Amino acid sequence: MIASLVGDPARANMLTALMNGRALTASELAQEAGITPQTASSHLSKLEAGGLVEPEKQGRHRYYRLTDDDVAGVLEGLAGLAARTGHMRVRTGPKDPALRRARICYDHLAGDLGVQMLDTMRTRNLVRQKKQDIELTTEGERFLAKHLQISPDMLTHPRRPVCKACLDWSERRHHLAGTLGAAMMQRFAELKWAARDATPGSRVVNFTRTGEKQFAALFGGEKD
Amino acid sequence: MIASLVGDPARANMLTALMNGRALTASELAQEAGITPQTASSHLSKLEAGGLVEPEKQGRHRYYRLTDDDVAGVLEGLAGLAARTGHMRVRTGPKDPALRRARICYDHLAGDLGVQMLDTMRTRNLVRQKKQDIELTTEGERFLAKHLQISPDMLTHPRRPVCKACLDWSERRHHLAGTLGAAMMQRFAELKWAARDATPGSRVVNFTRTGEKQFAALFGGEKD
DNA sequence: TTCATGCTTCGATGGTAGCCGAAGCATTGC
DNA sequence: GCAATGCTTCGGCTACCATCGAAGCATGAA
Repeated sequence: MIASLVGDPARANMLTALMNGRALTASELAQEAGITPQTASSHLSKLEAGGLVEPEKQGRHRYYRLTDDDVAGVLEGLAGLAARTGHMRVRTGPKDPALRRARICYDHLAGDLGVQMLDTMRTRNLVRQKKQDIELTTEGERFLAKHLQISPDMLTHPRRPVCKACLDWSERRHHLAGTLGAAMMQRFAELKWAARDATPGSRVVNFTRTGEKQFAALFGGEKD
Repeated sequence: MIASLVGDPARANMLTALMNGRALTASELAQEAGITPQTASSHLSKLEAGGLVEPEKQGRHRYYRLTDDDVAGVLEGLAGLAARTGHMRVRTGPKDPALRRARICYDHLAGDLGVQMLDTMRTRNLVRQKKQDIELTTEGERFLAKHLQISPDMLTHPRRPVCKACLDWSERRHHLAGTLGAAMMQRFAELKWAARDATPGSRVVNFTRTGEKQFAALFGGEKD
């Protein structure tokens, strides 16, 4: 069972340390989890067998990273559930401030800016949210076409919903997933408003100066 | 840690059994997980403390359901990860089809048709439901008098409520109980729309051809 | 070659948590 | 009233698994 892998405190600490997308050596992960290298080795081989992490040999070192964004997404979901029941473990979220601000969750925008975006879209009636279900309003369609050149027919997919609420790891509130969430993130990249961090495997999303300005103009709150 | 809750095989089996959105009793979940009721009780209290499931008391039974869609979503994600590394599990299917369709619950109609009836009554504003409490609207009173010759004064009882939501055994959704539920079932029998199965001890309710038609005319959905 | 570093495997230990039998409440039915 | 059913609590037993020390492989540097 996958969940039992994540359930162990030592392994959970390791996985949390890997949540920023960077690869860490076995020793570093051991220290991160507060255990000896031989114990860490045992854990890491189990995580690898479960498909949660992938090793990369480099000289005498073995670097481990999360397998892909799906794994990160599930971990994020678990952290979200843990957070809302106050059942969380030591770490309350990413300590990296850049990661808290904006990051990739599967293929859409998460973090402070992701939550803020959905908030604004909701208050401006671009979407209507009922629990986990979100639907795009006609006002929202007009908005997307006008400002982001996104039309509804670009968003249809046989198995995936257009809009979906996704629990945010660091903010503990919902951000926007689904084909729309993915399309908007892609558009931000195309417009050179933002780009995934160059560091291999990093989930950080860096906004450019002008990108941040444009984003704030569309989705910024009253503050700032 | 939330993940460790899901990680235990017995608890994972329980949660998987709840994934269809229906509620199950503690004993049923015990059987589903292949453990004794006292062990299941321990597991369920932990799941409840972790905010993964919510109980609903009904008579001697305790029905458990997943807290909300966020929980189900995370479980889906975990199952997805498990599936791609080949750690799948199996699902269970329904049993007696006749019993699922229509049966007696105490003295009122249960099963697929019972749930359907309450659904329709709710959407047509014949009743208003708030959680477990149901109240008859004036529209509902008119409807009952016109189509089933049931008047409100037939329904008063010192200890029993007129309307009550009763969790359905097979559908795991609410059907209508209380003196109204009983009166309607009785009326169906008097009109020869339906009758309890002749088999001694059987709880199956058989609808006649015309009875099914009349019932569908009053409470049928769009389909059929 | 020889040594040092990084990681893994082996073996033994101990704490934790799942498990069940028996008894205790609560609700319903007679 | 009493019995039956459903669920919980309590106490003890057992099995599993995380943990670490020590030894075994690798790789890289001298």
